[in-house]
Amino acid sequence: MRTAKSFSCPVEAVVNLIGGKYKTVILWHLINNTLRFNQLQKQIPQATPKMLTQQLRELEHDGIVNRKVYPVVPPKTEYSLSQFGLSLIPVLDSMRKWGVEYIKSAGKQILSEK
Amino acid sequence: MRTAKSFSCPVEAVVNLIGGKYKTVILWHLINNTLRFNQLQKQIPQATPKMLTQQLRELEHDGIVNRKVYPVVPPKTEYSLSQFGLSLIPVLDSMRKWGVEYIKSAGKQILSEK
DNA sequence: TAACATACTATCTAAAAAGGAAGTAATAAT
DNA sequence: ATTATTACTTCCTTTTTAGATAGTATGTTA
Repeated sequence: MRTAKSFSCPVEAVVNLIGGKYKTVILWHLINNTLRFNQLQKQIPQATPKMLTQQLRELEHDGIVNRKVYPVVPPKTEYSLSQFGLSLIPVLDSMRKWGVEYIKSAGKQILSEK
Repeated sequence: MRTAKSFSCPVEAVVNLIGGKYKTVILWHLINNTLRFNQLQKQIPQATPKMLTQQLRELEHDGIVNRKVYPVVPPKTEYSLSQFGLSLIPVLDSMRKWGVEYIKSAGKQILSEK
């Protein structure tokens, strides 16, 4: 797991760890679910396998997700939140709440735009 | 203010709006404070004026911060959170809480690394 | 023997984000 | 006339991030 850089402010730390393009979405899907690579791919089709692998590796490297490889053929790999990853749930949740409201009001706004 | 894209998941919306390198930090400093450009610069010295301006303009464009220009010489510009920006406080706050814990435990970790 | 499944990896290109250094505008004070 | 102040803007370069496409490994099944 990476050691912390010094941040000028605590919120920076979060952006640093989960600010990647697909990271929050990946984490979102892993709350309450252990998923295989191709299940994640189906849930997040806009991410290419390369991107998905890359983001997952970074999350793993940062100790946020667990990656469990089964030595079988065809391959089987399971991703889940680590203990540390679980600690991010409140953050993800407050983001979700805000996002839901935002999407709601953005919808209204589009309707009210003439 | 930008209209919402469609997001595959609500948390994405947040990252989209405040995922920029210095945005959360800027917002953090603007909670409870109206600040002038050079005050922000002093608080966030790692951001060049160009970056600071850019991020502030995006935040303004997204309706998150207010920018008030006084037509005086030398110039005076004040930045503050808008109503919409205020709605992000719970998110910023959960990030802060997590960040504080993270920094704490990262410190411990560094100590325990032999 | 060939095709299939799964989880990637590799390579190359393109686009986006960030960094650095210098410059501008307007007026007031010296 | 020169300098100072403040909030930028411009231009150019470098770095980072992302995308597209194709390929690999390995047993299992048809």
